[in-house]
Amino acid sequence: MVAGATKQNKKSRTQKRAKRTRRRLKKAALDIFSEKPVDSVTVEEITEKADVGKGTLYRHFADKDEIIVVLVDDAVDHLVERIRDYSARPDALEDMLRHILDAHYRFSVDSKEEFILLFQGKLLARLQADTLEDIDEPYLRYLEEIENQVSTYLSPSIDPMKIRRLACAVAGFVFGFFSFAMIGMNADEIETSIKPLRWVFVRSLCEFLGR
Amino acid sequence: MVAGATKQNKKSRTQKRAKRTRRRLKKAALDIFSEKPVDSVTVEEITEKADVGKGTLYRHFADKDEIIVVLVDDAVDHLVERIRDYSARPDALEDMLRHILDAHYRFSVDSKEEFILLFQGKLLARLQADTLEDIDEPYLRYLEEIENQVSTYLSPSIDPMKIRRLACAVAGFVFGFFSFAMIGMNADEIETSIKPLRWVFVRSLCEFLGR
DNA sequence: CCATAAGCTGACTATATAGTCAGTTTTGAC
DNA sequence: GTCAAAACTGACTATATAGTCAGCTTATGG
Repeated sequence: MVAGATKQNKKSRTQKRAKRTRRRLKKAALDIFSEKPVDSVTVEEITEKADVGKGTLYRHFADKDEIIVVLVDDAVDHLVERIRDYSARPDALEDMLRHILDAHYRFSVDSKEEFILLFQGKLLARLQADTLEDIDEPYLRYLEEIENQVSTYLSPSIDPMKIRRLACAVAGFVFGFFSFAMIGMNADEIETSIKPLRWVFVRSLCEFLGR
Repeated sequence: MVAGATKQNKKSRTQKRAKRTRRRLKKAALDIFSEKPVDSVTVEEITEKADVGKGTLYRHFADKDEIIVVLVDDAVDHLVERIRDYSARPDALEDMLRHILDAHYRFSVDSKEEFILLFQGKLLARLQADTLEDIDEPYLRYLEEIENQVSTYLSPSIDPMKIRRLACAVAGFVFGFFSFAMIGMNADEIETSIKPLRWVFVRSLCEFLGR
């Protein structure tokens, strides 16, 4: 028992080492991907920033594309966690929509790199679906999360397409607004802009749903 | 006079030849840029599709980056033309906003390649501003066009930042919604989705402006 | 302590590709 | 028709970089 436990612990130390290396690679890749287009990033840039050998990257990932997919998947997980992160379930649909938009905003501030990568990844999902397997899936999962959160307030007989439209509108509004705001405003202006727009957007979404 | 006119005409034929070549290069580049990320496109892919020699591309453009900037500039020109394209100026702000959103939608359908390139270019404006000179400028021009069209309905004393927010919201909504819709809906679903959402979005924008 | 396994490394090779430029073709002037 | 100018060409070179793998370092088991 003791020997077995020791064996497990010791094996775990080797596994921990590998996991640490993998995390360093992912962190380095994410940092660089949020600063330049993913296609112009070289494997060497990633391994140099992670301070590991080039062969190490290929030990953990098939290639650069796999890192991208893995990081997009992680980022969607984190965003979905934010969307789900409410201690008490909001009573009204308006409150839930406001919470969802707030979650996005906080995510864009706290996890700026992932936010930008999600934006890049979604473009790649359109342009490179043939070479980036499964890049769509995290985004569909994300849209479904918004749908699931919203559905609980609606009649079970509501048209699923209408909910899909709403999810695309929410996601599109957040990512779309930020992408233009980044060009035409500074950070303070973006922050003070999002709240008034969010409020009227939430109201119009509720109206769209016929409430 | 006749000799001069003939000289001008003959010179014009050489210029026309060069212009045709330049147009072929731009068309080929646009087609490819709407199918794959611009950074993964090679000069050779462009010149092969244009059916011209590699040296010819360098005779017309400094490099691939210049083609991108030129095409983004052109696309913004075309979109701005669409926004301005009303025989009679809409009477109410709501009508103008609906017209602007409609112009975007028609642009996305009729000039799908330019629409996608604008989307890519805006991401590059964030990530590659250091290597892509002047990539911001067309997007600022585009935001200003929306602002100018809308300003005519508003009090001259209105906060310019409020109009900037509105422009970012309009631009962001259109590009953002489409980018997600492309993943989560088919073309028919997108088309039937845009109109109800447009209506509520217009209403929310008017509310945002305090009308 | 030793043998084996696992994680890691970076020099190296093969391939990709940007950009050049000597040469060809087309156009313009006389 | 000839010569010069302009537009164009694609083989070539220099550089970039993905991916490999023989070898090193660290970890594990007996």
